[in-house]
Amino acid sequence: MHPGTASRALNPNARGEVSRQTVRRVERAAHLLGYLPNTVARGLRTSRSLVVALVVPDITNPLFPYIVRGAEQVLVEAGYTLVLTDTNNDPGRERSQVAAMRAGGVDGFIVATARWQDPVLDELAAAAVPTVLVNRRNQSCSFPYFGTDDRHGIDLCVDHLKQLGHRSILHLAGPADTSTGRERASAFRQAMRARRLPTARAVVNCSSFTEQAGAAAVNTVLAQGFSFTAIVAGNDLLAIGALEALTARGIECPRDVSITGYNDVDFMRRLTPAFTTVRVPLNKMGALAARTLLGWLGGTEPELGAKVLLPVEFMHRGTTARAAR
Amino acid sequence: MHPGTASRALNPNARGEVSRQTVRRVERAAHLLGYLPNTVARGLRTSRSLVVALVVPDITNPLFPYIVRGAEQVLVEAGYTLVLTDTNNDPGRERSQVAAMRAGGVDGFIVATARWQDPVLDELAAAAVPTVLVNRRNQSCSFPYFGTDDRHGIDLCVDHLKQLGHRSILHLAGPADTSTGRERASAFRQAMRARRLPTARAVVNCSSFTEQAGAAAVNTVLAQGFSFTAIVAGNDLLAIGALEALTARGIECPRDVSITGYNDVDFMRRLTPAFTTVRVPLNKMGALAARTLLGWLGGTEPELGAKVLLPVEFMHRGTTARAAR
DNA sequence: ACGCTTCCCACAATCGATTGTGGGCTTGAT
DNA sequence: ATCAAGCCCACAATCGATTGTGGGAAGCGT
Repeated sequence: MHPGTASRALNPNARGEVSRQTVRRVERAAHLLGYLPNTVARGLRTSRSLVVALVVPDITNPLFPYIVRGAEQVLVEAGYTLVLTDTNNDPGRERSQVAAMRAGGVDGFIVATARWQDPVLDELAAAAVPTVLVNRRNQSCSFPYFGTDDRHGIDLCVDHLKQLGHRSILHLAGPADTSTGRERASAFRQAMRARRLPTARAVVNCSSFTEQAGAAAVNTVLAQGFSFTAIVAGNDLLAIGALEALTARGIECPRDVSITGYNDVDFMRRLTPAFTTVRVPLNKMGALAARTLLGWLGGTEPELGAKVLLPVEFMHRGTTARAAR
Repeated sequence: MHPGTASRALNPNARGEVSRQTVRRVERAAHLLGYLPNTVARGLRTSRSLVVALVVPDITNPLFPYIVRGAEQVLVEAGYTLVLTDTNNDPGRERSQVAAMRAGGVDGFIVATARWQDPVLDELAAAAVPTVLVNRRNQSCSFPYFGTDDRHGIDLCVDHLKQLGHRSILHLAGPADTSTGRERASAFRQAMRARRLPTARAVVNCSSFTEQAGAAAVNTVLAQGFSFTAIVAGNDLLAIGALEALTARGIECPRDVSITGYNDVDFMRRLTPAFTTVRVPLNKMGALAARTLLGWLGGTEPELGAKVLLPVEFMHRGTTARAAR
C-alpha cells in the first residue's frame, strides 16, 4: 500500500481516483490504527492549516469572551479551528504572539487589539495576510473593520443626560492609542458642542480600559476641583471604577452624579444601581468578522478599509437621574 | 550558501559549528529578508512546536480568564505560545478541538474541561500526551491535577451558616459529570452530617454551572414545597441564579434566605448584596499547572495521579445573615 | 614540502502528507 | 488472439527546516 494511495482514499476530493474497495480497506485500517492525518505535514505541503487566530488584548475584560463566542460559532461550523491568544495589553507580546502564529501557519487573523498606530498590523498588511479587525481599528485602516456605531452611542448618552438637566458632563476617554478611545472622545465633544454644552476640561484621558484607570481619572479630576454632575465613561469598566471612586468620597450615584457606561457587559445590569449603558452586539461583531475572514480565505477578497458599524441600543437603568438642584 | 548552514547559524545550540563571520552574514540576510523560520516545517522535523493548548469549557464563565492569565504568564516566560480553545461545554467539540490541536502538533495540554468520565482524557493518556488538569479532574485520575480544597471550602460554608443558626440548608450541586460538582456535593453531605443537620432532599443537581441552571433549580425546589433558610451554591453563577429566582418571588436575601457562592470571581464583591463566597487562587492554579506541564515537557515526568489542592479563603460578605425566627 | 589536525561548510536523508505522472493490469471489442 | 481504452495504483518530487556525515581547505609542526 503506497502512502499516496492512502492519502487519496482519505481525501474526499480525490476519492474518485481510487477504487471503492481500496477506499474501504484504507478507512478500516485508519480507524483501526487511530490514524489522524498530521496537520503539520499537510500544512507544510498545502500551506493551509484551517486555523484562524483571534488576538485579544485582555481576556479578563468581559467584553471579549462574547466576541470570541460569536467568531467561534461561525468558524467551527466551517470546519476551522479557532485559537485564541491574549496579549495582556502589551504591544511586545502582541508582536511576538502574532509572529508565532504566523510562523505556525495560521490561515488568517481576527485582531481585537488594534492600536491607532499599529506596526504589527502594518506588517500583516505588507505581507498580505488575511486579517480582519474587530472592536478596534487602526488609523491606516488597512483591513476590514467590524465595530459599533460609537458616535451614535455616545450621542445617545449625552442626549439622555442633557434631557435629565445635566450641563457639566465629564468624559472618561479610553486610551488615545485605541480607536474606541479616540472616537468616543471625539463623538463626545461633537455631541456636547451640538447641544451648546461646555467642553473645556470635560475630557480626561485614561491610560487603559480598566476600573483602576477609571477611578484614578475621577480622583484626579476631583483633586483639580473641576465639578460635574454626570460622567460619560468610555466603557463599562471605566464607569465602574468611576463609581467606586465617587462612592469612596461619599458622592452618591445617581443622586449626586449620573454615570453612563459603554458595551453593557453581562453583569452591568446586576450591579446596584444597575448601570445605564450602551448595549453593543458583541456576538454579532465576532460572527461577522469571522464570516468575512472566511470569505477572504475562500477567495473573495473584501474591499480594503471597509467599515461595518453595528447599531447600538441605549439601556436606561439606575445610574442616571435628573440633575440635582 | 547551503540551507543547512543557515539553519545552524540561526540556531543558538549549533552556532559553534559555523564560523563567526558566516553567522553574521546569515543574520544580516535573515533580517534583511524578514525571514522567520517556518514553525510548521521545523515542527515536522523536530516534532516539537513550543505550543501548549489550554482547553476551557466556557470562556464566558469569568472563572476561566484568570486561570488563563496564570498559565499564560508562566508559558510565555518560558518561550512557549499558549493557544486557547473553548469547547462551549460540548463534549463533541472538546473531542474535535483536542484532536485538531493534537494533529497540529501542540506539545502538551492543560485541560480545564475534564468530565468525570472523559474519553478524551483517556485517549490522551493512552497516547501519552503530556497533559495536566486544572480546576476539574476525571475519575481515573490519569494526569496531575491542580484544584482547590473543595471539601474544606464547602465545610467553611456550612459551618458559617450553622453558626448563623441555619438548619435547613440547600445545596445547588454542579453537574454530576464534573469533579467539582460531585466533590462539593459530597463535601456538603459530609459537612451536614458531621453537624447533625438534615441532608434529606437537601441536594439538588443543576445541569450546568450557569445562572439559568441555578435559577431553575431553586424554582423546582420551591415548587416542590421544600423549605430552607440557606443555600450553599456549587459556584458563583449558580448562586447568582438562585438569588434572582428568589428575588423574583419576593424572597429576600439575606433577610429570608442566606446564600454562599464558590470561586469569588471578580464581580461578586460588587453585587448588592455583595456575595459571601469562597475565594480560590485561580491565577496560581493556572500558573502551577503550566509550570508542571513545562517540567514534563522538559523531561521530568510527574507522578501520575498527583493532586495539588490549593488553600481557599472564606469571604464573609452580605448574602449571609442570622437565620430568621 | 609533506602530513597531520582542526575547522567549516556542503551534501543528502529525514519528518508526513500531497499530487502530477507513468506504467501495469483488466476489460471489452473486433 | 490481438489491440485499444480505461481504471488503479505505485513512484517520486515537493513543502522548509534539521542534522549526521564526509570532504576540502587552511594552519601548523617537523
